Amino acid sequence: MNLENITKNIKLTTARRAILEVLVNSNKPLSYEDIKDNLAMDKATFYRNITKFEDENIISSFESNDKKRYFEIQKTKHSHFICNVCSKIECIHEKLDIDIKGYQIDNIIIKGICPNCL
Amino acid sequence: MNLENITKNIKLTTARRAILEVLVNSNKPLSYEDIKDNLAMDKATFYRNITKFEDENIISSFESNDKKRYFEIQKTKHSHFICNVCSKIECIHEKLDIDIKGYQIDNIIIKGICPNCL
DNA sequence: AACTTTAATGCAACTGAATTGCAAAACTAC
DNA sequence: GTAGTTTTGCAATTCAGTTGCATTAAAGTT
Repeated sequence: MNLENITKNIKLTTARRAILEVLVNSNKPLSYEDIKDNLAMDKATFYRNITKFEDENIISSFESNDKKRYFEIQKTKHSHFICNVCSKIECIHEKLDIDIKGYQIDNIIIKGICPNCL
Repeated sequence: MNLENITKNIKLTTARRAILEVLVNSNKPLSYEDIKDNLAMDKATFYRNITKFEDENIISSFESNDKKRYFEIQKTKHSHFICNVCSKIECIHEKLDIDIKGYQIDNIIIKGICPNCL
């Protein structure tokens, strides 16, 4: 995945490149807490850039059970599973057959109990 | 819906009855902000009782786009739709055919754009 | 190159939903 | 009753995320 291609409308600064590289190389959504040690920037810079990325539809995010926002670059469309016991977040790549008349569906978050905790 | 029946394991105090009555009479999930004007109790009491209710599986909750938790009494199993534009939360009563091997599914939250905002 | 304009960053202070400590009040048991 | 437990209210705290503001860096102009 080429960062220049996905940041056509915004400047690819050092800070932005650093955030995107971490997200591109992750196979699951990450919170600020998860990646702050790998980033040299201030959290204000982080969150301001995250907002930019979301405005540009470069990344997507959702809130998990722990009240933190999790960010990811959607390489392929998929859903998310959040375990109510261990709070682990997993990407679900199985195609889910959901269609609700008149609604545009962007993200499906499924909460429940994962195999490990069952 | 009889409140005494759903609070078998805990005392049904005045505060708890007040919270449950509001939730029972609502057809959609509510946040503390939504109902605080209808409740005489302190917010600490509200949240502590909400925690109790969740421990007892009397109510369920999830976080919405506005970072607030929304609470409801699940009378019938259903899913939720959160509009990414207007942030409105709707209950989806259509049966969704989702089954992921090895996972127990408790709640499905669909994010996207509602008919009004499309 | 120097100069102006605009965007991005760092630091500190702030916000607001939710939580916690603690003492007072309300139940329960004996 | 009164001893013990649970619930409540108030105030203070927590913590992810945001905002104000001054500084720095980049882009555009002559």
